[in-house]
Amino acid sequence: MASMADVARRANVAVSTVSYALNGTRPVAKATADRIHQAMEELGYRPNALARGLASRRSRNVALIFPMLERGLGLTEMEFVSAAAETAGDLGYHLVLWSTPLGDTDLLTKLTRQGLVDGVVIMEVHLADARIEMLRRTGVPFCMIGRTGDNRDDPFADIDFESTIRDAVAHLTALGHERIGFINHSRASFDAGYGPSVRAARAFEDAAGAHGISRFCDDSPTAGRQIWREMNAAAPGVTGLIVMNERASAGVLAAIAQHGARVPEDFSVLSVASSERVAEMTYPPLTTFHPPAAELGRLGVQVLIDRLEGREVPLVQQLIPCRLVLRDSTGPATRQPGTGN
Amino acid sequence: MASMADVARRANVAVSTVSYALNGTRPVAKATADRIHQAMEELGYRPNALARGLASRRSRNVALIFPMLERGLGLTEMEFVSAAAETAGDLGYHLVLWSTPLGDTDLLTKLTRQGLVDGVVIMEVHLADARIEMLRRTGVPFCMIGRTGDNRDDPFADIDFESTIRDAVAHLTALGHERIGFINHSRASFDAGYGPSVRAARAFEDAAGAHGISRFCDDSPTAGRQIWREMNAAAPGVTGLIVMNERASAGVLAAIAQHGARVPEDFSVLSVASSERVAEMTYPPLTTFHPPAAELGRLGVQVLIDRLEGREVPLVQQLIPCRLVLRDSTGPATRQPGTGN
DNA sequence: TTGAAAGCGCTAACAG
DNA sequence: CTGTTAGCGCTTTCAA
Repeated sequence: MASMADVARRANVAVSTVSYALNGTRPVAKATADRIHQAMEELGYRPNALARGLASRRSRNVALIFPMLERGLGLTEMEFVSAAAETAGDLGYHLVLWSTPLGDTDLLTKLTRQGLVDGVVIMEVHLADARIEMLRRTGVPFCMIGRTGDNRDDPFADIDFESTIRDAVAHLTALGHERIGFINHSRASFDAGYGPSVRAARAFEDAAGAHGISRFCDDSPTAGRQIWREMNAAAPGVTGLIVMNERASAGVLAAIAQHGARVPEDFSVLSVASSERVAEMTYPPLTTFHPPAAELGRLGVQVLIDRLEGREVPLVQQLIPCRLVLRDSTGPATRQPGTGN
Repeated sequence: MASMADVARRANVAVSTVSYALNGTRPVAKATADRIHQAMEELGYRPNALARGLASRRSRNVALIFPMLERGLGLTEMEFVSAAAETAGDLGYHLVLWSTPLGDTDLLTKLTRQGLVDGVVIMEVHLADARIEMLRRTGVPFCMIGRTGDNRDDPFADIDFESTIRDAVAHLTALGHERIGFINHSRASFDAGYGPSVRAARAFEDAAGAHGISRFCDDSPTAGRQIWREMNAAAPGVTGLIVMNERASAGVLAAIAQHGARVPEDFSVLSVASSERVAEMTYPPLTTFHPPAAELGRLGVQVLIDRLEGREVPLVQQLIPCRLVLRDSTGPATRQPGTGN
């Protein structure tokens, strides 16, 4: 593997000149630069990332801290990770994946102290998140996907659950649904302070008020089925459903079918924050507010790297709403004679 | 950040002794080692990954080369990536994600020459894969997920499509289905030499022979719907379907329903290599041969790291079959009076 | 059982 | 505009 010394020798210059030519850290005469670049070309030279990082104290690596969940990762997360990796690459960085248990601050501390990465993008942030406190304390540059409860001056990108839930309620209300049910993630996730669960629950209460009824639900079709039955028994007037639980949504649809009712004629089911590819698998395909997974991934690493490069950037704390895609699971609350729907 | 010199000073030894104590590269007196470890503890010392890598010429990083596909990545890939990251961590390595366009050998060459990683795990290997040739040529240690056509002495882990498809055909045959349809990925993927498409097609031909009818299909519900209609028209006797195309499977189910037929009473649909979480979303939930995604991820990095550590390991070329999970989309070919099915 | 010292390949003063 | 040189924090001979 050709080194900088090889290039310098071949171009008849000092290694430092090669370095300067390579990084543009200092002006280099056109002729010299040309010779250097040619030499690099001929040798197939690529700077050694480790040496460069060691000498400059900047590894140009960033880590993506991504949680080991019992729940498992979904397609949304996959999209997110892809976008993050791609963006890092585009900006000349490498993305390393740190799979850590959610509560394991010690492991995270160990990892960050190794000097392998300049900063981290951290997923699945909870309202009270010990990992964030640790990052603040140790001064590791970071960008959150999600955000803590004590909204301080740290950069984040998150889904705008408030507006999304509001829009979801409005969508169903506009279709004439007067009582609206909300099916959230598990109670455990809510109690653990999982941002989406907590924020969506509050937002639903604000938006639907007395017209709303809300339930927690484990992330599985079976749980979805049970919860719908229970909710339908408790509040038979509910014809519009907002389901923020991808796996449960299939169960909800199944329970409605088993009940002898139809979607969307009798019940409308609106899925929130579930991926396109899952929404199109159900019968009927789910009308959905899609999460901006790729945008979040891109933004997260972009914001982090901006900070690392010391650019004078304003603090980014961005909320992105989910985008509505109409499919076949929502419709008017009561059949309108003559419309055929 | 404490360095090795700090530790050495505090423990009254030479830096080299600290290094030896840390890595066990040379025996160190118990008392000395204790002092050193205590000093490390007190300083919160963590060896600098970059320096270590530079000096030892072993970064202890491995890359996962994962493709940017138009098709998009699925849940199977997500499981795979998770498992790979976790395994790498367990073995004291870091996993770097390289998102590269499938054909871009140049980019890959550049990346591997940076000396950031000791080896790579490479996904989505095609029968004739320029990237593999490049890795062989440049001597970069690697492990494939999938395999090339010219099966040489390179390590790989792959799904055993041959046995899986055979088992799938057998499953339907045992249920009394006499004519069996196979819905593959797109023709383009087959023509491009995408391993799964090609191997499964061959395997189906071998297993089903004249009883089988096979079709390519783009990865979308819409395409699935069309293909089923076309196939049903061309071969009305087909009652058993094998679908190796996750996204198309929803379309197949929808087309059957629209046709006024039922699953599994009239048609059996057996999904191959699709993830659990997608299989449970459809109506009815799909009986599926699940891909061993996590095993492949784990195995891929394990095998690679074994090689990197120079362990005397036999060449690993492992085929893992998909595992059958019965759900509700397959059943006997004709209703048996009295069985209630 | 331990130490001293020469690098690993690069960056960034400092000096001209 | 360019060169010299002292590190970055570690590993690994070589020597004791």
